[in-house]
Amino acid sequence: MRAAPTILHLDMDAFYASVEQASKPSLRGKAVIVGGLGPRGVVATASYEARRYGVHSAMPMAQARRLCPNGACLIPRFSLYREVSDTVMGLLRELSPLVEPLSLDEAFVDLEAGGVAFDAEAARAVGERLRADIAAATGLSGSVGLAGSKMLAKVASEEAKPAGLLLIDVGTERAHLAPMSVRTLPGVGPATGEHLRRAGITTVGELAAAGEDELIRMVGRSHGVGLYRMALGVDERPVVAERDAKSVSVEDTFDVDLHDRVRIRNEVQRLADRCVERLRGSGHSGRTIVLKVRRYDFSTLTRSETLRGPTDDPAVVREAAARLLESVDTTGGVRLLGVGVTGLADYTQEDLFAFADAMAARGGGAGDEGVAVAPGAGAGAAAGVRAGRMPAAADGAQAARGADTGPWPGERGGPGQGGAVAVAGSGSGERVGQSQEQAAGEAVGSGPGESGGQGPGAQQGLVQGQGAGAGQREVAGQDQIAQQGQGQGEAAGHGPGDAGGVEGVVERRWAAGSDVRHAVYGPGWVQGSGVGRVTVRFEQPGSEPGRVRTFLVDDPDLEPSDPMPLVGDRAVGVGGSTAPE
DNA sequence: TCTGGGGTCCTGAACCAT
DNA sequence: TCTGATGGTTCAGGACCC
Repeated sequence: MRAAPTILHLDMDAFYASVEQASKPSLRGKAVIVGGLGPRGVVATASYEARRYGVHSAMPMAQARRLCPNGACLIPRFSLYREVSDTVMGLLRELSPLVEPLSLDEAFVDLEAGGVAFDAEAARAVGERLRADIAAATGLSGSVGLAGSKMLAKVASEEAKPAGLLLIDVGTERAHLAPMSVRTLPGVGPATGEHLRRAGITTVGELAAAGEDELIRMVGRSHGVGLYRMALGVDERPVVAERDAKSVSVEDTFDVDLHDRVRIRNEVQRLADRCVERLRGSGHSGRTIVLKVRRYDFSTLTRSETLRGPTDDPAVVREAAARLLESVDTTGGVRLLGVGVTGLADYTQEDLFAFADAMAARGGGAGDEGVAVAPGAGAGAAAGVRAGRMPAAADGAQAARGADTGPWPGERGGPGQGGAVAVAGSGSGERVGQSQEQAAGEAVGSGPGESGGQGPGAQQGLVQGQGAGAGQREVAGQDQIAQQGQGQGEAAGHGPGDAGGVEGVVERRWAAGSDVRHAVYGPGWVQGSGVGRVTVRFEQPGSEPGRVRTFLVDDPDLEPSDPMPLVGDRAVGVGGSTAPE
């Protein structure tokens, strides 16, 4: 525990929903619900307006719609959120080299390490300035917690929500925590909370009073010791700027339970391929293959197999996953399948050495900058190194991801990706990567919904657009999301040879919430679509709420487009109006 | 009309080696 | 040679987080 509250925790307020409100003026002040729109979708984030109706994260979307029938339900646009997140993280890194992102909208910052604050007063000033800078740069609001430890800083930011700042003075931690619910503490979820409640422990104060031995008896050694220390307000964990990934996985929940064993096998193969794609994208190989199956009754089982050595070969992962599937009884139906790889190895290292050697042989300095710039210039060498292990298929994805926003904390992934980018440059398929990443969570489909995108008012149109047609449409969902994120028309792009595909009919589809541009009316976003028509609201960040127009889905003047920056040259005053009240 | 996706960490059982 | 203790690894499942 340090002597001053110089650990800062930033938590953006209702992040996804706030970004949507900032980018869509007509949604400001309205209930916005972001999440999966399929029959089994859940809420990722709800705006504060929607929360007033009882909508919250992890709630089934169907329930959220019942509670808040006028809410605008949108699929997540991760590419945009990531852009905004990068901006925010950039501001944090101006404060300190020790920034520990926890997710797109949350991070710890060690202010002492950055030399910007050594006492409470300075820390508070830094926090206030940060909130203002974030508002100016993104138009969004975030809440700041300041304390002498990570746990307390997080507790503080939670209390400060929305749009506030709370500083917990060093020395007051225990008293501050005592009256709070045990569920406040990280690591105490529904199960542990209930466990403790049955033992008569509901507050942190009671937890501390129970004593370490008692807690160990109740929840096990590791958890018990940790809980007791947290109850006393003791948390010595440092802010860590970089953390290595330990596993990579992909999973899909199906709109309808799968029964057909052949179909299940095909899905596992597809997931294995996607998993390897991600694995390679992160510059890793892995040794243990994990198959996850959630059955019709929601019981979940996993099967794993450890190989002799790490692999990033899709065929190997496919075969292992198929073997694991053989040991699973799927009668009754399967609602979710997942394939993951753990025991990750940093295989980019050998490439790095080989690459450095190649550069040295050419007389190029293999210093930091040389490596970083290498992708183009070093194409030959890099491709040579990689060739054996990286068939072209994955490279497009890697290139896309590399170019996209670089979610892989720069330094380590850099050189490895550089090689991949060089290879990809000669290939095709630049678009795949991002959509695959987004494909998570979209059982959406929102299949050509139903009549009438033209209902009165924004929300209603949205709700209508998505309601219909459960059943047969995981593939459609991916295509929509790919389009939306990338701003390229081609709907047929990458429905990976899949059951129930829509080959042949290339009708353009428009996902609710996605960005478009019309040759005459300019930028806007899709409010709903169905029966061959798409309804677009023409507005952009910083503009007044715009008008709605309806077009044929194949109107040549209408094109998907990239999201507009939230705070651009012309965007003014976005910030003030989007801060959740 | 229940309950996403992508992770991390922990625990306990089984097994094997020393 | 047998037995028990110990420790590492693998595997499965659960809890938790955002």
